[in-house]
Amino acid sequence: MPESATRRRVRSLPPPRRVRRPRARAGDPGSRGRLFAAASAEFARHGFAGANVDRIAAAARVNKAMIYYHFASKLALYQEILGDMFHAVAGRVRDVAASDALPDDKLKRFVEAIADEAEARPHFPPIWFREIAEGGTHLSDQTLKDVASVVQMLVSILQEGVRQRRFRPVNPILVHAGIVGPLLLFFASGPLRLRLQRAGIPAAAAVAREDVVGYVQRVSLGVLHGTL
Amino acid sequence: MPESATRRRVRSLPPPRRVRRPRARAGDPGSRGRLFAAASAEFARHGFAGANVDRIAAAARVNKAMIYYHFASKLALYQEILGDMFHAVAGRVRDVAASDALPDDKLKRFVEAIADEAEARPHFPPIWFREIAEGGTHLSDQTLKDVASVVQMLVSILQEGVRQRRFRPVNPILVHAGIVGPLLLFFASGPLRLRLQRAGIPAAAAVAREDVVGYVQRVSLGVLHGTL
DNA sequence: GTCTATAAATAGATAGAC
DNA sequence: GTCTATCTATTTATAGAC
Repeated sequence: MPESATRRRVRSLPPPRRVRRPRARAGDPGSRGRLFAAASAEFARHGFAGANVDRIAAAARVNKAMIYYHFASKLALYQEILGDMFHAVAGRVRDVAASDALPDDKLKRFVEAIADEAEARPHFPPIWFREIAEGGTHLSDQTLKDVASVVQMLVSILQEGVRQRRFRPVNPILVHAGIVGPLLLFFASGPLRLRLQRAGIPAAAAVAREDVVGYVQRVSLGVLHGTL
Repeated sequence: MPESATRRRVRSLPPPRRVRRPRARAGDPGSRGRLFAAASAEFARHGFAGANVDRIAAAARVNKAMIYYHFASKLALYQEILGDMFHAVAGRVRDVAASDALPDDKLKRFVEAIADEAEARPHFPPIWFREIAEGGTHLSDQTLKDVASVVQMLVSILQEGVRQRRFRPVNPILVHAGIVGPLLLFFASGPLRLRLQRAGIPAAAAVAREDVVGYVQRVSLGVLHGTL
């Protein structure tokens, strides 16, 4: 099993993080950046186990050995991608929660932040879906904290709304599922919806980002306001 | 690449479906049934590419060669599991849509049908998540039709509601995402929510099925009634 | 229907030259 | 930083005896 051998290696060796990387000119991602991008696409399409390092190298137009020059292993590469994603999402969400907007507005922006990140990194939703399916097996401790912080920020937005008597108390996990579930499903299901459209569902692929964002915002605020 | 070799074989050979299988006594699933169950768990946990036929055989307590006695290939086994899942869901949903209940009630039962199936087959949500992430690559034509029919049944329920002036016209894809997204996320995220709970989110794992079903029902009907 | 043994192919990872 | 060549382990799948 190559994966367990990989893990062993990751545990025993500290990651050789270079503080300043060569070739960091703007416009030229360099081999490391190209590998990172190519690997994101590969992991999204095939999952961690199904991803192939040869394909990653080919797509990045670099030699396979470069993967192991820049990253400790296939797993380390994957984990760096996961970490990058959730660090970005957690940062965005933290900013929203820390702003001085009203709870209603914060919730709307929370929804937009998730949608923005999902759109900016098209590989995020499929990868996140798979990671959920796998119980978050590949999440490092730090990344798990970032994931938790996203939920935690939503909790504090809801609490603030309740304190200000603008929100009714609703289980945050439900609100979270009501927001993240539809958003991820929408952004991850593009290719499948296209196939469904061809299979006889007329409007399956004809939904815009704003429709989904608006739907989720209306629905969540409706529940929190007690309109439902 | 073992997968492409597998596909070639599946295309060239017609599936050897036995009309009456030996050992179909109640209570004894037989080697075929045990393999089916073990494979479902394995595919849910590791995905198609990550699934291992040796582990499947071991979990089913049968010899590995039995997999290839009962099924044409790893892919064929996976596709049979996919087909079984969606055939069951499509059947349930079709019954709901064909009943003479009011549109409101049909929608509630639609939500319950999805939740029932997700609960009855715990491996369904993770497998479905992965299949979505992969664009439905492994879905056979027949199974794709079953998937489409689930959406189609929801469309007809919504149309009926509009005709009876009980529902406002809302994009069915949005309603579908608003129902299936949260439900699948909830049922697929059990293990991850447990980890989040340990990582400091108190109530992450403490949500009951009825909470989610009720939440989704309220929210969807709220949108359709125009209360939002 | 079930088992042993093994073929055949692939994948992750590394050594070492440049 | 980059490349060639290769090692090693694993994996799907099958042949063939019982």
